[in-house]
Amino acid sequence: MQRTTLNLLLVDREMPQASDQPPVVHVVDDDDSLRFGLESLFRSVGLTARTYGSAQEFLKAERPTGPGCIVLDVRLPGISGLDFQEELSDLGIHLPVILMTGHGDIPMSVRAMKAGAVDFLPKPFRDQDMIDAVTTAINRDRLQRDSESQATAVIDRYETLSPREREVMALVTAGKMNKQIAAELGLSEVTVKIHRGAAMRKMGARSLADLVRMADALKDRTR
Amino acid sequence: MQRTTLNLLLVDREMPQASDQPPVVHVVDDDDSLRFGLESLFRSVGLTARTYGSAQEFLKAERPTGPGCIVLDVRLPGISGLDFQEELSDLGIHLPVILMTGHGDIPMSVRAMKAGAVDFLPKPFRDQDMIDAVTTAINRDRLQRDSESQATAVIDRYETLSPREREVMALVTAGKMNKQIAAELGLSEVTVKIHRGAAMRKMGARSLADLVRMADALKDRTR
DNA sequence: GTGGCATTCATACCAACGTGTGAGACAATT
DNA sequence: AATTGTCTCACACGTTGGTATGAATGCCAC
Repeated sequence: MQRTTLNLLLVDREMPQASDQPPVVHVVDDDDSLRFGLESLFRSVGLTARTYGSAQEFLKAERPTGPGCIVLDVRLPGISGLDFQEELSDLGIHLPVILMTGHGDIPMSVRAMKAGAVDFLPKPFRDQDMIDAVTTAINRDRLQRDSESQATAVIDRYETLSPREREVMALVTAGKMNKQIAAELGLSEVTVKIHRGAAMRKMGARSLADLVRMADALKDRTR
Repeated sequence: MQRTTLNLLLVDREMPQASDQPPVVHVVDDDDSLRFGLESLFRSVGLTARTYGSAQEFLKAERPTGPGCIVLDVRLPGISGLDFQEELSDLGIHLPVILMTGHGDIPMSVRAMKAGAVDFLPKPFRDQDMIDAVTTAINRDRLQRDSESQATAVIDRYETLSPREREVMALVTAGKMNKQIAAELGLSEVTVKIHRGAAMRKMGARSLADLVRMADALKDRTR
C-alpha cells in the first residue's frame, strides 16, 4: 500500500503544483550514434530527451527534478550500468530506469529487474519496444511523484507539531479516548484536548478519519 | 503496497490460526533426475517438496492451500512455464514462482520477472542460488498470507453489514458527521447513529480509527 | 529582561456521539 | 400466519469531544 492512502485529502490545497511538467528521458550511453538515434526517436513521439556519454556526465549535469525516466546502457565507461542503477537510489534519484545491453545475460537482467528496473532490452531492440518501456516508466514515475508529493506535504505539517502534540496524535490515531490518553501521559483531559485540537489544526485534518489516514501515511514513509 | 495497514487490529481474534504450517516447495519439471535432485536438495535444508512432471499433473493434484512456493521449468510438456505462471494467477493460486530454464534468453527472463517471479535461474544453477530463491519466495508468501488472511477477516465481517450500514460506514469513514450523513441520505440523525453503531459492532471496531483502517483495507482489496 | 513558545490546568458551555426504550412499516422466509 | 430482518423514528440520558477564557510555569533567544 503503499498506498495511495491519502487520495484526496490534500488535493484542494496542493493542486497548483507543477506536476504537469513535460517528462524528460535521460539517455546514458557511450555510443554517440545510439544516443542520437534515441534522441530523435523520442522526439518523434513528442518526448524531450537529454543525453549523456557516461555516468559521470549525468551526475555532473544539473540534477533532474522534473518527471521522466532514465535509459541506461549496462556497459558504461568506468562503471557498470547495474551498479549505477543502485547508486542512483542511494543518491535519492528515484527516476524509473530502463536498461539496454549489447552483451547481456540472464542473471544480469534478473538482477536489474529485482532492483526495480522497468525493462531490460537487449540490443538491437525494436523502436516500439523502447517507446513502450519509456511510456511505462513515465507513467510509473507520475504515480510515484503524486504519492510522494502528498506524503511530503503531510510530513511537512507533521514537523510543525510539538513533541507533546505528536504523542497525543499517536494515541488519538491509535483509537484511544481523551480520558485514556490523559491517564497514559499523566495529564488532565483538558490538556489532551488542547493538544489534540492543535494537532488537527496544524495537520490540516478536517476530521478524525483524515488524521488517522495521515498518521498511517507517516508510518508508511518511515518504514 | 499493500499495506500492512491493519497490523494489530485483529490479532487478538485471529491469533490461533494455522499460519505456521510447514511450507511446501512444489517442483514442476519433466526431467526426472532434476526433480529427484531438487527434492533431496530441499530435504537437506529441512524443506518438504512435492514434484510434478507436468503442469497438468500439478493441476490435477490436490490444490495447495498451505504456505510454500512453486519451482517451474520454462519448457514444460504442453505449455510454456511462462504461460503457466500467468495461468496460476488466473486460477487464484498466488504462490510465489521461481523459474528455471536450460535454454532461456533475456526477454524470457524479463517477462517472468515482470509477471512477478521471485527469480529466474538458468540451468545449471548452483544449489545455493536455488535455496536462496526458495527462501525468499517462502518469506514473500508468508507476508502475503498474513495480510491476505487479515483482509479476508475484514471482508467477511463487511459482508454481514446491511446495505444501509455499508452506506453509513462509507460516509463515516469519509469523515462526515452524523448530521451530514443524515442529510445526505435523507434520514434522521438517530437512524444514522443506529446504523453506525451496528457497523462498528459487526466490524468488530473498537474505535473510529479502527473502522477507518478497515475501510481503507477494503478499498485496497477491491482495487 | 522581555518576548515567544511549549506546556500545563480549572471552569464552563455547547456540539457531537452512543445507547436504550418503544414502536411502526415493509419484505422475505418458513 | 408467523417470524425474521431491515429500515425507520421520537424521546431521553449520559458520555465524549471541541473550544474559549484566563492563568501559571519554564525555557530559550534576542
